[in-house]
Amino acid sequence: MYRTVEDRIRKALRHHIHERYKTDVPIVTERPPKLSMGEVASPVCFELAKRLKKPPRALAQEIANSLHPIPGVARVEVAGGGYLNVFLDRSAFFRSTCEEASKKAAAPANESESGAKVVVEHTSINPNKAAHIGHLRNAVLGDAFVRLLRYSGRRVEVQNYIDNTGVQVADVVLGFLRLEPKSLAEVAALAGKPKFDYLCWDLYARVTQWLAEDKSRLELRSQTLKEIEEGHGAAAQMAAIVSDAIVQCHLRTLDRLEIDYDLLSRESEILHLKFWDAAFAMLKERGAIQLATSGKNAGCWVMQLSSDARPPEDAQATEETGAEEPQELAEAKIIVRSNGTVTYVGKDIAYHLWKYGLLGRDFFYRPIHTHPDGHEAWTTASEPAPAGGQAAPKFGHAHEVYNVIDSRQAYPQQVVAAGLRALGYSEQADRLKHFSYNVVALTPRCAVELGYEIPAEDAKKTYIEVSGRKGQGVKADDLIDQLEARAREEVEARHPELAGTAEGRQMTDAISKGALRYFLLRFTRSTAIAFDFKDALSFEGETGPYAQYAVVRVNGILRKGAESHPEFERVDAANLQRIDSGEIDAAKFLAAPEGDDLWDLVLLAGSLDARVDVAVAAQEPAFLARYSFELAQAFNIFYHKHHILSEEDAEKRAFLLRLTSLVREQLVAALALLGIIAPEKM
RNA sequence: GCGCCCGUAGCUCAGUUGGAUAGAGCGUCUGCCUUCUAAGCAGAGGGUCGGGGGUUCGAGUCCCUCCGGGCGCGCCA
Repeated sequence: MYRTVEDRIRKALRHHIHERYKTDVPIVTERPPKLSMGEVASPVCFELAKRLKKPPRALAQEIANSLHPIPGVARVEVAGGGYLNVFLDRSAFFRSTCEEASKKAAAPANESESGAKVVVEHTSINPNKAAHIGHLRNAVLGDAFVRLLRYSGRRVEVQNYIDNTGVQVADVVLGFLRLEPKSLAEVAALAGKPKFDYLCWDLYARVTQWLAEDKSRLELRSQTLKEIEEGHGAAAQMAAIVSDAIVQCHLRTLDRLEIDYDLLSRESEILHLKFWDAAFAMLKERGAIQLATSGKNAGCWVMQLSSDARPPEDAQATEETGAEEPQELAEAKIIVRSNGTVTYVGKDIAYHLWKYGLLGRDFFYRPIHTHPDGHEAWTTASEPAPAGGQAAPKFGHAHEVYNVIDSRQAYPQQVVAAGLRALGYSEQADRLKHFSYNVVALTPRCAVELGYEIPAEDAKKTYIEVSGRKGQGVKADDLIDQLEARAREEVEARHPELAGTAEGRQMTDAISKGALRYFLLRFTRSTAIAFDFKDALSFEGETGPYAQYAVVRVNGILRKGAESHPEFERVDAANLQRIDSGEIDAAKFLAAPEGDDLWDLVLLAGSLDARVDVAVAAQEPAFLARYSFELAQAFNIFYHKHHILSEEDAEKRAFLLRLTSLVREQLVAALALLGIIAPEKM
C-alpha cells in the first residue's frame, strides 16, 4: 500500500510543479527520520530552488499551500530548510492495506502465464561431487529472486545448467578408471547407492592430487575429456552414469530446501545437437570472430572485445609478444582453439543464443524429476521423446536473462554479452544480467574445526577460501543435517511430547530450513560470507526462526482466543467485519500521538509492496530478508506492549486482532518470498 | 600492470536514485516469565563511517588521491 500512496504523491508533485513553475525536476521521496515528520517526505524544493533561484523554504510553503488534495493524504507540512512532509490518512491506509493483503492471501499464486519471459539460470553445479555451501548460496539467492519476480507478476523460467561433459567430470571418471579402478558395471552399482556424491567428492580430491604429482598425467585427462565430449566409448558412458547420478543427488539436496527447476540444460546436448556449429556459422558470417593467422593466437578463432568489456592484457606478455603481431588479434578472446575445439565461452554464447530463441535450433526434452511440491523438472535430450509421453513445455525464447553466477566469473559473462553484441543482438546483450554474488568462505576458526591446516598468515584473516579441488569445504547435506539436529534439539526441549511425531518433524524441518535460507539471504550479494557454524546454527536474533516465531505468536493469539473466550468468535468476528467495513473507524486507535506505536506497525506492514519493488529493482533478496526481520521485530515490540485477548474494550480488541492478522498475512508473504514457511507452532 | 569488489561499534553486517539526529544482530553488563509461547522484551555501554582532498544548500553514499584486504585478467571451465 505504501508504494501506491507514494506513487500518488510523486505524481501529484510532478504535475503540480510542472503546472505552476513550468519545469520538470526529478521527484524524490523518502521516509522521514521520525514519525512526527510524517510518513513520506520530499526534498524536491532544494532542487527546484536551484533552478528558480528562490529560497527552498518559501517554495515549499507555496507548494504546500496550493497542492490539491491527494487521496490517502491527510496534510502536507513544510519542515527544516524546505522539506515537504506528507502525513498520511492513517485509517484509510490501514483499511486499504488490510484489503490488499486479504486479496493477495486469497489468490497468492499470481504467476503470470503470459507476457515477456524472464529466464533465470541458477545453481549450475558441476555434476562431479557433492554440493557445498557456496552452491547453496547460489541456489537460495536465485530461488528467492525467482519468487520475487513471480510475485511482481513476471513470467519466469528457471534453468539449471549441467556441465556434464567438462573436465571436472572427466577428473572423476579418470579416478574410477585409473585410481580405483572400477568397471562400468561397478560404477553403475555405486552410483545407485546413497551418498555417491560424497564418494566422488573424495575421489575428485584424490585425482587432483594424483594429477599434480605427475604432470604427464594431464595428457590422460585431455584424452578422457575428448572421449566424453564426443560421446562414445567407456569414458563417455561412465561420465553419463556419474553425472546423471550426481545430478540426482543435487536435486535431492536442493529439494530439502524446496528449490525447483523448470529445465536442466545439459552441455552434452549442446554438443550433440551441434548448437555450437550453428553459433559458429553465425559468428563467422557476421564477422564477430576472426581467424588469427599469426602471433601467439595463430590458428585460433578469436573475438575482439570492445575496450570497456576487456580487462587489459598482462603487461609482461604484451611486451614480450606484442612487437611482432597485430595488436588487435593479440588482445582478443579465444573462442575456438587452434586444435579446432571450442572453449567454454563459445559454448556459452551458443547456449545464450538459444535462451533468446536466436539460434534457430532447439533441444528435445524429457521429464527428469518431480519436486516434492509436484512440479515437474525437465531436462534436455538428443533425441525425440518416445511417442505417447507428456508434451514438453516451450522452453527458452527469453525476453530477459538473469545468470546467477559468482562474481569471479564477471569476465566470461561480459564476453558472452560481447558475443551477442558482435552478432548484432545488442538489446539482448543489454538484457543479459549477471546476477553476481560473492563467495562463501570459512572463518579461520571454522576451517580449523573442520581439521584443515591453514597457513599462519591466514589465521588472522576474517575469512579464508578453501579449495574444493582438495576436498575442503562444508557439504550442503552435512550442514542441513546439523541444522536439523539442532532444530530437533530445540523442538524437543520445548515440546517433549512432540518427539518423534509428524508434527515435531514438520516443525524441525521448517525451522532448520528457515534458519539456513535466512542465513544465506541476510547478506547483500557483494558481501563475502565468512561461514561459521555458530552463526549459521543460531536461532536467535536476526535469524529465520526469529521471524517465524512472530508468526507463531499470532497463531497462538488467534487459537487461544477461540479456545478460551467462548464469546470470542461471535463478538470479535462481528467487530472484525465492522472494522473492515469502516463502521468502526480505526482512526481513533491510530491517532497521534497515543496511537503512534500502533501506526508504526501498520505502516511497516503496509510497506511490503514498496520493499518488494526496491528488492527487485536492486536484484537484492537481502532487502526482503531485512524487511521480514523488521516486521517481526516491530510485531514483537507490539506484542509485549499490548495484551490483546485481555483488552476490555471490544472495539479496540477487534482492531488489535485485525492488526495482528494483518501482520501475519504480510509477514507470511514476505517469508514466502524468501522460501521460508512458518510452522503453526514452535 | 590494468579492471572489478570491499574497508561503518569488540565481532558479523544493514544503511535502496546524495537528504533531516549513522542503525541492527551477536557478545558484555542490568532487569522482566501465576496474564496471548522468554526462539522474546526493556535498559546500559560501545562510532574521527580506513586517511586526506574535492563537488554540493546537504556526503557513509558521488569524484580524485593515498593506505589496507579480496577477486579477475588461460588455446581451464
